[in-house]
Amino acid sequence: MQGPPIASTPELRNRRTTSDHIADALRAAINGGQLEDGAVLNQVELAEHFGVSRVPVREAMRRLEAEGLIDASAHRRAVVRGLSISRLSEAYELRALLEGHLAAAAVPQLDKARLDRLAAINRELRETTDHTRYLELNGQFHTTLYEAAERPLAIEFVDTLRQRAERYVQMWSRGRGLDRGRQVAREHATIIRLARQGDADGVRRAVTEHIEHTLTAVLELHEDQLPANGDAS
Amino acid sequence: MQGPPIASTPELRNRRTTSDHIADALRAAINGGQLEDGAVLNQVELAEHFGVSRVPVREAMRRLEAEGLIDASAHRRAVVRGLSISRLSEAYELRALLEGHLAAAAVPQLDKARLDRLAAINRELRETTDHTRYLELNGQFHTTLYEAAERPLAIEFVDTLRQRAERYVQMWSRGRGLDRGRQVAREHATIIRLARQGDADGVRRAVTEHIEHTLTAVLELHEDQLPANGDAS
DNA sequence: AGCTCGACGACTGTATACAGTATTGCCAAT
DNA sequence: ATTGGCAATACTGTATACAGTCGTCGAGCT
Repeated sequence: MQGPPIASTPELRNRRTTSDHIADALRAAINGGQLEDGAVLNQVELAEHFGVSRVPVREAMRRLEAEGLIDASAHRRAVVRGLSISRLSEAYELRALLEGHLAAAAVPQLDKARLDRLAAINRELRETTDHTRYLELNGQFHTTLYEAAERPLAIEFVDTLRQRAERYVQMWSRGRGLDRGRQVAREHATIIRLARQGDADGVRRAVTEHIEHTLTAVLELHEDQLPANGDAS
Repeated sequence: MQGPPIASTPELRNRRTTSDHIADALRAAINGGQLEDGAVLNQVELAEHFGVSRVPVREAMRRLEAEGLIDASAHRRAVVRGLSISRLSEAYELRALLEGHLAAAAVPQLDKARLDRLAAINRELRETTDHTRYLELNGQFHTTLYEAAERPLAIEFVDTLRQRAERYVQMWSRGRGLDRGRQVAREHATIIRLARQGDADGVRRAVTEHIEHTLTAVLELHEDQLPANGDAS
């Protein structure tokens, strides 16, 4: 009744299906800006573009809908769902809350090995000038920190929130990048230092502030381009 | 270019589709316990049961999957995803965090009318002996409280969490109910009192504790029946 | 007996076909 | 010129048909 001694490899067991690929492609297109806010998703068009039938396209769209990336009401064309300023702010407010919680919960579990890994990631992050690599390292830092907390639900939610806001961050980090990049590395360093001291509450505060700073930076860039409220039909 | 001054009525614009109904029915079945944890969802069977083809069934399942109610990997039968003790606990931990946040944010917006409405709901909740009505009123209380906070994302997340835990609460409240019902009403009353005083941080603490108490009560009932960890394949 | 292997059956994934609804564009009426 | 109505069209929702994958069960072997 026990599982095999060999670690299961879910990658092999989860052979991906067409609709998985399409969902990924659409997510990437939305986050990368190829599909702008309000862009119309035409099922036939997409099906032809991917060279498949409408069925997997529709299933992919259902997921994006559930993830909050698109709006789709019955018999109407689905559109990419943009974030208003107030919603973007709320997303970051929640991230600050949840990621602070996660980080604080992680502190007691952070052994030296993991802390060193965090420091290494942050060193490379400070040096890099490549936009894509920067985003990757930033993601790694937070992921490494949070996974120690062993809170799968919270991590899932944070991922969803990052997902929704990602395109705005991409635009931002493509634009300015470096100065804020240094600042990010400094804040990460503070987090690591407090974590080494075992100061869970200090870490919570530092992470919360870190995220709030990111919001400020992102907002500066988008202020004039985004609608203020979230009630836009 | 501005929207019309007349409030849009999304109910009319969102005529429901078959797959919407099926998604609802499945959710209800899962939460009501007709579909137990680990139950297998057979597409053909469900399609026949609802008298439709497999297509809308599949689309409904994609949503439930995204909502975390079922597990579905490629080419395999989907199963109802149960919550282990640790996941149930985490769900409540997050609810405590998020609902505390929401309640605190709501306090400055709570005018007398709304506070009175909360009090009225709580009065009826204290008196009722009907299990279904109790759940309804309890939901109304929290919804009324949180909607004043104007935080749609947070509310969406809390709803998701409640969704996932609902079946366990149903089992609980069907079982014992009354004594805990009184206790719930008392805690609600405390929240209302603190809100009237404008004590946002007090409200946050009260709500957090309120939710933690609920977890304790639910856990007492399920302790022996649920798996301890969440790694079950 | 226990094990391997292969064929069958059951089920999921995708394509195509059909039905129903919303949107667009045009024309007439004011 | 603007509005209202109506038809053609384009698109979404659902059904049916086909293709591919996985699990199971039994035959044959060790």
